[in-house]
Amino acid sequence: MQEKKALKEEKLKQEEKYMWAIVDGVKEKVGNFRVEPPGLFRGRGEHPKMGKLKKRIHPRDIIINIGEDAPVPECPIPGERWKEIRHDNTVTWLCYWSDPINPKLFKYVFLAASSSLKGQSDKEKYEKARLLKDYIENIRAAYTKDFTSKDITKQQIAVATYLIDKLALRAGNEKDDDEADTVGCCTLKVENVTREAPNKLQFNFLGKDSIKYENTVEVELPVYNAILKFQKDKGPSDDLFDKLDTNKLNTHLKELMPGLTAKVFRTYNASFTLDDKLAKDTKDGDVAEKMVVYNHANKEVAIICNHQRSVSKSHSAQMTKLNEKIDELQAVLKELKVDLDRARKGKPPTKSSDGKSKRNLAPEALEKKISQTNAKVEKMRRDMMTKEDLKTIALGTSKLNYLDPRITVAWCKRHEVPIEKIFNKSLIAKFAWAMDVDPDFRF
DNA sequence: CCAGAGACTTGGAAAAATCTTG
DNA sequence: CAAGATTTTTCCAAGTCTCTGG
Repeated sequence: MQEKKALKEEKLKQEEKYMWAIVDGVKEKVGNFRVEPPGLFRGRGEHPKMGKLKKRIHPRDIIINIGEDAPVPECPIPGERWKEIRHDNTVTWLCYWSDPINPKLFKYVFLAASSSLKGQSDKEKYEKARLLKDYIENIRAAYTKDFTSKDITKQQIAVATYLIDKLALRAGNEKDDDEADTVGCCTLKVENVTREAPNKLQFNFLGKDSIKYENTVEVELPVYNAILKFQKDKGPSDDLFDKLDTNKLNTHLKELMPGLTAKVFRTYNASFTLDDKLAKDTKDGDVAEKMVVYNHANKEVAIICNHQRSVSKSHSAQMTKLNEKIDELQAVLKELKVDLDRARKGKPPTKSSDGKSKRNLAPEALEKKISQTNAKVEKMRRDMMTKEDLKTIALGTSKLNYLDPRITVAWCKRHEVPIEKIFNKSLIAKFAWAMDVDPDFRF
């Protein structure tokens, strides 16, 4: 126990010198500063490079970015040296090296999420999403008009934008053959969308991280007809939007709003939904009740964004266990009721199942016990429902990446919910820039 | 335009830390 | 206080999007 703690402190001390960077005179936390150890590459889904050997990274692979007059960090491996030292103040990375699996890609060391640099860009991201509020009406009107455009490129842009707006789909960049075969909006294949007359579309594809997206939605008739047209005379594996790629789409979006790209819709959709749900569903009540409302809104966002997780290995065992516990409590309840009846008649309580005799309790005391046990059973039932309900839904991703923290902070202030109930320590650090928001803030 | 290089955000799984409970 | 459950952190893969040079 003691040794463990000492060991941990020793490790921390060793790493301390790698944990901070001075940026414009301010000491900022560094993100992950370790190179990845050699091993076998584990891609996700059907990755062509699965199991490939990932070779060791050496100092000679690493390019360092540091201030002109700052001392260059000492190379930790004797006899070796860094690949290159750069002084580029137009980028935020502290160093990078080539990805050993795909040399066209790079691995970077950046500042931590809690740094002011990341915080500032996070805030800008949400401000951009908020700006979309002012444009969304026109954007929707514009693409609705183009659902029937005779210019097929325009028509495809309109339908794609609609799907990104309505379903929070990702943009869908082109992928190489040496990557897992997944799609986003612009890369949807004919086979990923099935029409269900008269006006439903059934989506079925593998998205980012090869997570399955399955959703059937009712759409406007012109959209349905446009999809019909885009699918006509094509094979199942042909591109649905053959006149489109993310570049064309984003170029078009930028004409509608400065800085607008496809991913902004996801942020907008997520944050707008949270703000809206919280405003509509928050009632008077204690902190626990308000947290139920928050988590419910959070869940809705996670479903919109299709943030999934695999069911934990022990899930069904845990459910069984909880059920057994409830059964036990039910038995206890039954016995308490019998004893209550007897107590009211002045009789002594029954013997407990193991044969021991119980204390002689007043009816009032038994009543209290019964209501306590009832409450316990109710709580367990609720916990079980929530657990089952959330077994495949990941709430964390949206909290970390899509929900404007100012919505949460302001809501907490308005409803006297301590922020620590919603954000853990690292989220509070990451969202430091949002903590002093006005309680009246709305997304 | 267009492809490729580059830089940054987003993502789920697994490991580690912490909390709960019998 | 240990086992189990839950939460947090770490890990690193996989996206998005910009920029640049031809």
